[in-house]
Amino acid sequence: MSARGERLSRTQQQARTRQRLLEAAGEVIAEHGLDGATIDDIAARAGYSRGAFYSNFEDKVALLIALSDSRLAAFADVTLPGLLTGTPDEQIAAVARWLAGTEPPLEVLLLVELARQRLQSPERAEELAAAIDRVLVAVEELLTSYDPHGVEVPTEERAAQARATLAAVLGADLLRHLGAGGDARTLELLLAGIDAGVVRGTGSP
Amino acid sequence: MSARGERLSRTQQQARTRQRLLEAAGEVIAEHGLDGATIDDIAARAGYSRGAFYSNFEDKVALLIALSDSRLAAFADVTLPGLLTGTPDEQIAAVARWLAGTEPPLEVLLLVELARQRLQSPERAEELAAAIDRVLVAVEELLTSYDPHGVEVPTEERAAQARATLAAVLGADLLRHLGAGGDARTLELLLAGIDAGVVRGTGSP
Amino acid sequence: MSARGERLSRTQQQARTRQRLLEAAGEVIAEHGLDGATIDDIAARAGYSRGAFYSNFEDKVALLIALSDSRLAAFADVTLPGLLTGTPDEQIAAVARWLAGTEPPLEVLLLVELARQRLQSPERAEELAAAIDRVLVAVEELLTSYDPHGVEVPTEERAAQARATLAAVLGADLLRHLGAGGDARTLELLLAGIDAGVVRGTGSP
Amino acid sequence: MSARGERLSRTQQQARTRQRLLEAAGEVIAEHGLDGATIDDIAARAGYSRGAFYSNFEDKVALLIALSDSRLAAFADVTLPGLLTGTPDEQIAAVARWLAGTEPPLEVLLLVELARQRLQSPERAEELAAAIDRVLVAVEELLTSYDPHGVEVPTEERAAQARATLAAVLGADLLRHLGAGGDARTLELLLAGIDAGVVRGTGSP
DNA sequence: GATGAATGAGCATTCATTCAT
DNA sequence: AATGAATGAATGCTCATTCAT
Repeated sequence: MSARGERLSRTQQQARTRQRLLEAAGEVIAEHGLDGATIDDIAARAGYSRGAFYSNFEDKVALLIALSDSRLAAFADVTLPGLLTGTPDEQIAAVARWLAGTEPPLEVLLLVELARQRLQSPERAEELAAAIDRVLVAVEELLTSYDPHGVEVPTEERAAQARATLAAVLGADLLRHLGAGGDARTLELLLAGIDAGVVRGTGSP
Repeated sequence: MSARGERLSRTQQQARTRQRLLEAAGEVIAEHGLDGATIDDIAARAGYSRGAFYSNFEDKVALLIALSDSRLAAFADVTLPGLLTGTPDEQIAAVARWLAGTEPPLEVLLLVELARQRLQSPERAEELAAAIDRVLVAVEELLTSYDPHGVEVPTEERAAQARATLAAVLGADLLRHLGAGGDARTLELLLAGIDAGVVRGTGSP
Repeated sequence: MSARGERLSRTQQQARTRQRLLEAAGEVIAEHGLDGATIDDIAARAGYSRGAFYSNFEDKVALLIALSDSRLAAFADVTLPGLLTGTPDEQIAAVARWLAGTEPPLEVLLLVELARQRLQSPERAEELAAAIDRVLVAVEELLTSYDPHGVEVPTEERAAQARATLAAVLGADLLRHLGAGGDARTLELLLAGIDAGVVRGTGSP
Repeated sequence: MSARGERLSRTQQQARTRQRLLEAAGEVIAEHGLDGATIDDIAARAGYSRGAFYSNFEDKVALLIALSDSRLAAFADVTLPGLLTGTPDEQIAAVARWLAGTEPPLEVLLLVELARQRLQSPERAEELAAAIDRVLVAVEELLTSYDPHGVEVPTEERAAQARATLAAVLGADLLRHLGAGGDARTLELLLAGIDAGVVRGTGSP
C-alpha cells in the first residue's frame, strides 16, 4: 500500500528509538533500580517523551523483560563465550577483568529485578519467569557445551557445573555491587573447584 | 503521671512491638520486596497500626537497616558458625541444607535491598553503606578466624577465601531465588575450590 | 482502650468529612459529569486534599455508588413522597415545581452515570447494577403502595404505573437537562394517562 | 497528479470511510460511552487507523455531533414517523416494539452525551446546543404536524404534547437502559394521557 | 506508645492530537 | 487520504509521613 523504502525508513526509525530507550533504561535502572527509575527518567535520557516509551513498550515490566532479553542475551552470547576461552587460569583472569569493567553490575541487577517483580506482580509472574528462564537456559546451554578438558561428563554433572559457574559469577558480582570487592583471587577460588570437578567429571570422587 | 512498674512494662511492651514489627517486616519484604512492602502491610501483619511503626522506626530505610542488623547479624552469629562446623564435606551439606530451608532467601534480598536503597537515596548512602559493611565485616571476621585445616594462611588470602565463600553462598542463594535450583552438588563445586585454596594457603600454586 | 468521647469525636469528624465530600461531589458531577469531575476538583471543593477522598472512598466508582445511595435514597424517601401528596392535579404541580427547582437534574445524571459506568467497567457491573436496583426498588415500592383513589389494582399493573411515573419524571427531567423545557403541561399530559390508568385499574379498558 | 476518475473514486472512498467510521462510532459509543470510546477503538472497529479518523472529523466532539445528526435525524425522519402511524393503540405497540428492538438505546445515550459534553467543554457548548436543538426541533415539528384525530389544537399545546411524547419515549428508553423494563403497558400509560390531551385539545378541561 | 484520618508528593498510564512519511 | 510514531497534558491512585486525639 506504500513504497517499501518509506516503510522501512519508519521501521528503522522506530527500531532506533527502541534501542535508545533500552540503552537509557539500562543506565537509569543501573543507577536507581527499577522502581527508582521513572519512565520519564528513561525517556528523557533517551531524548524522547514518555509517550515514545509507551509506543515501544507495553509497560514497565515489559521494558524489564525486553531489557533482560537484550542485555542478558548479549551476556550469554557475547560476554560469557569470551570469558570461557583459553585455559582455566585465563578464564578466571578474563572473568575478573570483566567483573571489574562493568559498573554497576547490570546483569545481576536485572536478574534480581526480574525475580523481585515476580514477587510484586503475581499476575505477570509467568511472563517474568519465562524471561528468567531464557537467560538461565542460554547460560546453561553454553556452559554445558563448554569443555576445556576433553573429558566426558554426565549431563547432570555438567548442569551442576553450569549452575556453579553462574552462581560464582553472580555471587562475585553481587559482592562487588555491595562494595566488598570481588577480585581475581576470589573468583579463582570459586572457579577452581568447578574446574577440578570438571576434571574429575563426577560428583563423588 | 505513671507508676514505675508501668514504665518498665511499657519498655518491654515496646521491645515486643518492635520485635514483632521486625518479624513482620521480614515476612512482608521477603514476599513483596522492600518497595513492594508498604508500612501498612508490615504493621498490619504484626497486628498494629501504621502509627506503631513510626513509634519504633524513623522511616522505611531505618527499618531496613534495623532488619539487616537483626537478620544478618543472626546469620553471621548463628547460621554461619553452624554451617562451618565439621569437615569440609559436612559444611557443604550443612550449607546446602540451609539454602534449601529458607524460602525465599531473605539474606540475599536484604543485601540487595540495602544496595538498591543506596542507589535510590544518595543522602542516606553512607548510613546504608555502614549497614552493609557491618554484615560484610562480621562475615569476614568469622571466616577469617575459621580454620578447619590448621594451616597458616596470609591475612589477605584469608580475606579472599572469606569473600569467595560469601560469594558462593550468595550466588547459590540467588540462583535458588531465580528458580534455577541450587543443590548440594552446585555448592560442593563452589566450596571445593575454596577449601582446596585454604589447604594450599596461597593464591598461586 | 480509649475514652468513648474521643473516639466518637473522631468518628463524627470523619462522617462530616465524608458528607462534605459527597456534597462537593454532587456539585462537581452535576457541573462536569462524572468523568469530567476530577478527584482533585471534588476534594478541593469540599476543602480537603485528594488523600481525604481516598480515606473515605475506595475509588471513583465507589463514590458514585455512595452518592447515588445518598441522593437517590433521599429522592425516594423525601422528595417523591412530598410530590405524591394531594390530588393528582396537586401532584403534577408539585412535580413540576420540583423539576424547575433542581438545576441540573442530578438524579437523572446519577442514574445515567451508573448505567454508563456499568458499560465502561464490566468488572464492577454487578456492584453498579445493585446500586441502580436499590433506587428502582425504592421508587417502585413507594409508588406501588401509593393509592390516591382507593381503587384496588393488580400488583403487576401497579408496577407498570410505577415505572411509567418514573419514566415520566426521568423523561421530563432529561428534556429539561437538554434545554427543551419540561413545564407543567408536559408533565400533566404524561401523568394524566397514568392517573387515568390508575382509576381504571387495568391495562385494557 | 491523479486522473479525474480517481478523484471521484477518492471522494466516494472518503464518503465510505466516513460512513464506516460513523457506524463504528455508534457501536463503540453504545458499548463504552463517549468517554470510554477511544479514537483507536472506533477507527479499528471501522477497519482504519486513527489517522483516517482525523482525516474525516475535526475531533471527538465533531464526531459526536456528526453522529447525532446522522442517527438522531434518522430517528426523527424514519423511526418516529413509522411509530406514529395508525391508531393510538397501534402507535403504542409500535413504540414498544421499537424500544424493545434497540439495545442499548443509542438515541438516549447520544442526547445525554451531547448534554454531558456541553457541561464538560463550555467553549463548544454553543455548537453542542445547536446539535441538540436540531434534534429537538425535528422531533417537535414532526409531532406538531401530526394529528391523528383531526382536532384543531393551539400551537403551544401541540408543543407540550410533542415534548411529552418525547419525554415518554426517552424516559421509557432510559428505564430500559437501567434494566428496569419498559414494556408496552408502561408506554401505554404514558402515551394515553397525551392522546387524551390531544383529543381534548386544551390544557385545562 | 498507639491510632488512623488527612496530607500531598510522586508516578504510571491513557489518549486525544500532531505531523512526517 | 491514510498511516502510525511521537507528543505531552491530564489524572487516577499509592503510600510514606504527619499530627491531633
